[in-house]
Amino acid sequence: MSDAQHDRDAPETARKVRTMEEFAEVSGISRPTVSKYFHDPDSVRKTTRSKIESALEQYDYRPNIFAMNQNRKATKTIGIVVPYLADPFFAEIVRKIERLCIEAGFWPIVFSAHGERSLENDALATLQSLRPIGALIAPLGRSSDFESVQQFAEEVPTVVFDSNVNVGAAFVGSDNFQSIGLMVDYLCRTGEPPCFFEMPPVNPNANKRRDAYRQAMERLGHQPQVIQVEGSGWEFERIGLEEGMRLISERSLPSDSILCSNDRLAIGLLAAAYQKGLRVGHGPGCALRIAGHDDHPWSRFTCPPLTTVSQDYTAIAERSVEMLFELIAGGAPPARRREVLFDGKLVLRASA
Amino acid sequence: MSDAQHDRDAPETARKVRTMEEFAEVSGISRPTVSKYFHDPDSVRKTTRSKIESALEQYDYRPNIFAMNQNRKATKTIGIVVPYLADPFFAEIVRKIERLCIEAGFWPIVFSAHGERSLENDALATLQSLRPIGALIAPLGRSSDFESVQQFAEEVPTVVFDSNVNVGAAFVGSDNFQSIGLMVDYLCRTGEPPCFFEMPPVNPNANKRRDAYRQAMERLGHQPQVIQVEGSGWEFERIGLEEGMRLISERSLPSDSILCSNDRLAIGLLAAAYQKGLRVGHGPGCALRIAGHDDHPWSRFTCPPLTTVSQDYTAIAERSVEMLFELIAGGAPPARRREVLFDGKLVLRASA
DNA sequence: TTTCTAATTTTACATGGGTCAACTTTCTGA
DNA sequence: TCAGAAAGTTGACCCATGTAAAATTAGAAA
Repeated sequence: MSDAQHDRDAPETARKVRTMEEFAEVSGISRPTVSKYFHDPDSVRKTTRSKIESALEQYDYRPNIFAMNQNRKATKTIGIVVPYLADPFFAEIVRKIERLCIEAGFWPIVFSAHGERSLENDALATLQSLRPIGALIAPLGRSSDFESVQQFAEEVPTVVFDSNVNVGAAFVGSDNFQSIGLMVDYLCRTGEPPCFFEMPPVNPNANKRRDAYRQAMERLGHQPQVIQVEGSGWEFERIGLEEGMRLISERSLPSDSILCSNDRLAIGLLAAAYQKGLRVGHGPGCALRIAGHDDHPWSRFTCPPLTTVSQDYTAIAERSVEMLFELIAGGAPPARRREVLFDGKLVLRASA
Repeated sequence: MSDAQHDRDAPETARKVRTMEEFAEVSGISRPTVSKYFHDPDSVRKTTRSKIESALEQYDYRPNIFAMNQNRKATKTIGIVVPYLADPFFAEIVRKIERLCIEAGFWPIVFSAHGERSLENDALATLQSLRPIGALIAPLGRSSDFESVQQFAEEVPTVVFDSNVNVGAAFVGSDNFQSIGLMVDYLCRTGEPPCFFEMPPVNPNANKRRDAYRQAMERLGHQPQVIQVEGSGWEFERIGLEEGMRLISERSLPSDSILCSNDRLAIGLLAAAYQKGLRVGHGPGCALRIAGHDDHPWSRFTCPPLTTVSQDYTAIAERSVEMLFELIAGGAPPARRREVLFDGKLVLRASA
């Protein structure tokens, strides 16, 4: 008793608290209750909670993550897998997702496939052995190992975003048909109907965008013209630049309005136009109009600033996380796969 | 015996192997030896190894990560902490570091502070409770909670890169004095001596670069002129654009040659110049020369392409990892803190 | 073969909490 | 003031693997 009293008055701050057992002792609470507290601070009585929290300030104890997860039926881990973290679209969206997970008391952990199938597989395997309570994944798409992704999604509650492979309990992404339609409309109304500039598709979005372009052009009574340049990998800007230089030199662009499959390709093409001395924009004296898709973080800093159609990053991140939480809370996956598509918004800047 | 024989001939592939115990049984090896195998496949006899590996093919068992780390003195985890993962410099360097760690049989795990002190602290705390065998961290710098970083580095073998706060067993980064000197030399030799464009420094690099600029200018007998614009956060391009627009409007740039503290600021400034109708470059008819620092992945796609000085991403990544491995192997940290600085190389493009 | 050594097996205990059941204490509200 | 409910305590067992010591065995050299 007097010992306890003494401890409260002059805590031995030097003493290191390593285990929950020890921490329970110094805070005067039993270990199971302390365990309960760390699982959910609201599940214990207020007085108990404050006792624990004041002890926490003095001893800065943190439960051992491995021991915690070892035996829990559901961990607090949420896996996030993206195809390419150096792409600012994914960097941004991951940032938002991470924050939302942390706020909800989960522990997000990020993996990037770095554009490679084998690394995507590794990431999924590693993640799976972490026994996450759920996962948010943006698959590589075309180069994904479909079986691996499928198998993963069967084991862990999964929301797929960005790239819609038919896997997992839900998908959240952009409505490419709407957004491309919007842009094609705009470009046709304000100048020459656009051609479509793309590289070999890396994922379903790329395919959908091309199809959406064709469809929109036909709807408006124009002849679609798709230019598919060569190139692979994730260095889209380089492909846009190099192939753009070639096309301009050869004068083989079928229209002076060019709709690019994505902003990064457009950024490369803008650079090509600049280097070839072609003025880009919608004003008089401009030789080319260039538009993109995504509203990448950089696209407002290009020369000229890029006209594009925005993907709603925030909405995609929030809705994805929301659906994952529903999935986690609901227990069983919903009867049929849900798909949420967000509309894009036209972002008019100087390039088209 | 006959049972074992039977198993070898017709393995029950359907049967799920969940624990090492079960796996040891089906592979005909004792559990401790299997454990040893997973710790280091070369530590067991060749015949044993092949037995395990053939069993592995049939049952695809993976040891439970949590249980593995729970009891190991040294985990295989290597923590990577960066200030801002949406910055392509860090995205790239993380990519390289991750790969090197994986190849060496470690398990890299990435955290981003997203530019915020509290998140950096969280990341360090979380990482620490993962008991990593080592860590590679690029601190926020000015907004880092120095004590947290210090305390972290005392507990886990740490190599600091990019931003040199005086913590950890080693530092790997760029020699800002060399690289800025190089650029100032070049700019002075080929045109008007540059002014220096910066924002309030976020880390030691920013300070060193300004000082290096001053020193280089004085060495060459010119008057240094530093323009520090306002702005905070990590949206460097926006700051460069907005403040650039203002400076150009006010005609308050003291020189037509501008050396920016980093490429991202330069990219914003380039956009400002473009929007103000100022031609940037070193040729005739150009009103402004703009140079950056870092050779960011985007800087070759700006209009005009950005003259800059490269940081050797590969060298920094490799050397950091190498030093961490030495640190891990060596046991005790070296007597005195080691610092490795790489030289920058001039990257001449069209902007200056 | 014999012998020696390195590898493996056995056995047993450690790790740091999760979780459960049976009680006991504290709080609430009438 | 007192009953019932809510929360906390105790004690015990579980999880999946690490690790160490002692006993055994396989492989290689002599």
